[in-house]
Amino acid sequence: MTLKQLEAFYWAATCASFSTAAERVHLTVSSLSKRLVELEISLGQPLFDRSGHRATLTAAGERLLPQAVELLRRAEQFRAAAGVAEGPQGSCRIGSGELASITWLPRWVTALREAHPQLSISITVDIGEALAQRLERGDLDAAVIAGRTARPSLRCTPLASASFVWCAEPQLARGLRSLDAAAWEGRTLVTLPRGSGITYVLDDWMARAKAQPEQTVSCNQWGVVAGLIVSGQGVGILPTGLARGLEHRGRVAVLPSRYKLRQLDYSFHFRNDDPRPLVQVLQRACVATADFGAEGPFF
Amino acid sequence: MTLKQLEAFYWAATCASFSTAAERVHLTVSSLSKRLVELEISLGQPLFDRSGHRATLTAAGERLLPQAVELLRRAEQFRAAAGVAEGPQGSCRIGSGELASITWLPRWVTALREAHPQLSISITVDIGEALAQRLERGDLDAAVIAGRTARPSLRCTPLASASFVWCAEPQLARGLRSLDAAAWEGRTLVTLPRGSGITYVLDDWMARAKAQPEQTVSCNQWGVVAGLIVSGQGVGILPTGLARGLEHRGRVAVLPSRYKLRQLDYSFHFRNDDPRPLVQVLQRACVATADFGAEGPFF
DNA sequence: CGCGTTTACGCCTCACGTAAACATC
DNA sequence: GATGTTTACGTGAGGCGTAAACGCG
Repeated sequence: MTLKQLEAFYWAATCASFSTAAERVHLTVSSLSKRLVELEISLGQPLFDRSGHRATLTAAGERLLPQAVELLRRAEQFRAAAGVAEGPQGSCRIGSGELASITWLPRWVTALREAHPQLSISITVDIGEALAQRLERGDLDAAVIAGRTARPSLRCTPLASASFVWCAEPQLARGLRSLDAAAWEGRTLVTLPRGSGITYVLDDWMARAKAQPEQTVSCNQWGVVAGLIVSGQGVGILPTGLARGLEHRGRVAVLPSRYKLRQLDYSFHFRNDDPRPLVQVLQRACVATADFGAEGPFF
Repeated sequence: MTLKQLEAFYWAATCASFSTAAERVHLTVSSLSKRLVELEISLGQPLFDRSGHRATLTAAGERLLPQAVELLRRAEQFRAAAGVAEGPQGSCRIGSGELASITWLPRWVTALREAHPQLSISITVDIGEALAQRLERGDLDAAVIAGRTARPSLRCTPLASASFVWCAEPQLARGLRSLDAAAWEGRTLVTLPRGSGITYVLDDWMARAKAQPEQTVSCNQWGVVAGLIVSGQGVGILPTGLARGLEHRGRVAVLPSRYKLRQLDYSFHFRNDDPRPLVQVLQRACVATADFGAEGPFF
């Protein structure tokens, strides 16, 4: 039994497939498979059930996984205690919601690269639900997602909050003193698709205002959403910073409402039991740079 | 960093020399040395100071050793949880005080061999102090020693108690109604050398009786002590079982005394932090068979 | 037939032991 | 010189990747 075998066990058990796990441990699928078989032989019993299309954990595997994680965690502690200057090398995969991606994601990446020049970084921008799923599958190492995950296999720590305001093209906003349920009659909502973090904010407002927009246009990019609002397609939510910038240039009007839009709390998400110091590194850089502030997007 | 390297680290750090440690991990000294260097390289700092004649732990090594032990312990727990039927193979070295060696040591060895036929066993019989020292140096895996060790690097669990009686050759005993301080005038004490467990019993009795034998004859074997007593050389302590047997055959007389001889509690001794399941195996067999009972020696 | 996993095989590194060298007491 | 540790070097096993085969959906 070796630590490498246990690492392979952990990733193979928690990733969507052996191929994903193989990437994590920098091995080919073939070698990973063999490494797992070696472990099973040394333990005297199978950890995976290979009868189906994809390998699943046996009862024994299920039972031993948390203990393997504990052991790997100890090993990392030991390495840390030895002061191993582990410049995490290789590649990491981070995910980000779109709003974060157009505000402070560049700062995150900059901090990360400054601290660890060896690290090659691959970024996935998507809506929160998709990112969470990719984290679970093992496709991502960490992600910035709005809200706090309910998935037991993931953990998160709070980062920063984004605030939003209702906006419309100035011409279209002229007839709107304040936004309420009645205002939606004949008007179109411009927003992001379901599953994105803004959904929480929107649902909350709609519930309190007892409103129901007749028509909806959605796009998974804030830039496009802003563009649609600016071009008078409808009324929509924009991040405060972005809205102020557009308002300053006379492109949109910010609409008051007796119902306040909730803040959206972003959190750093990562796998519950990921024993790699890499995760700490990612988190540190992320926490240090996360701030929606009042600023608009960098573009 | 591998588990094997950490094992090597543990043994090299806690044994008297690399050669002793090398035997423990079934390696040549040369290979052990290289394995340790590999670990030091992977940790980025030396664990041993080789400037002197013998390698000693550096400050870093001292600091990391307990953590390495903890890690190894976890690894063993994991193996155990996986139900690895580790028939401990190879050899083990056990130590035993002489009294245990002539009473139930054979039963211990029998139980051990029955449970683990693969195990080759090497036995060292010596006085307690010597055994404790050999345990510390890494020359022994476990030992049965009278009393409880004060050495912090060793641990022990109670086994069984031996009781003793004063004896003398019947002719010589005729003038002795009861043994007290006065009785020692002109008489010789026959006993085991200092450092053996019986020392505690003897010192205790002498202190309470305020006695001081004029002359002492000692030998490190109970059989010889008994022989000396039988041949009228002096008065001495014998294990109850042995004494009753000799009394039954009219070879000695048991001497009463108003001061009771203390029992001698034997304990199973082993290295504090030895992570090997072997130790548990040895202990189980030992506890199951340890019993001075009323029986005499097997010979 | 696609996807996920294992087997076959050649390659090369790594870890071992023997033997000699080195260092300390 | 005895003891303890490291270096040099030849050898063999183990772990890797490529490529092909297998098996389930």
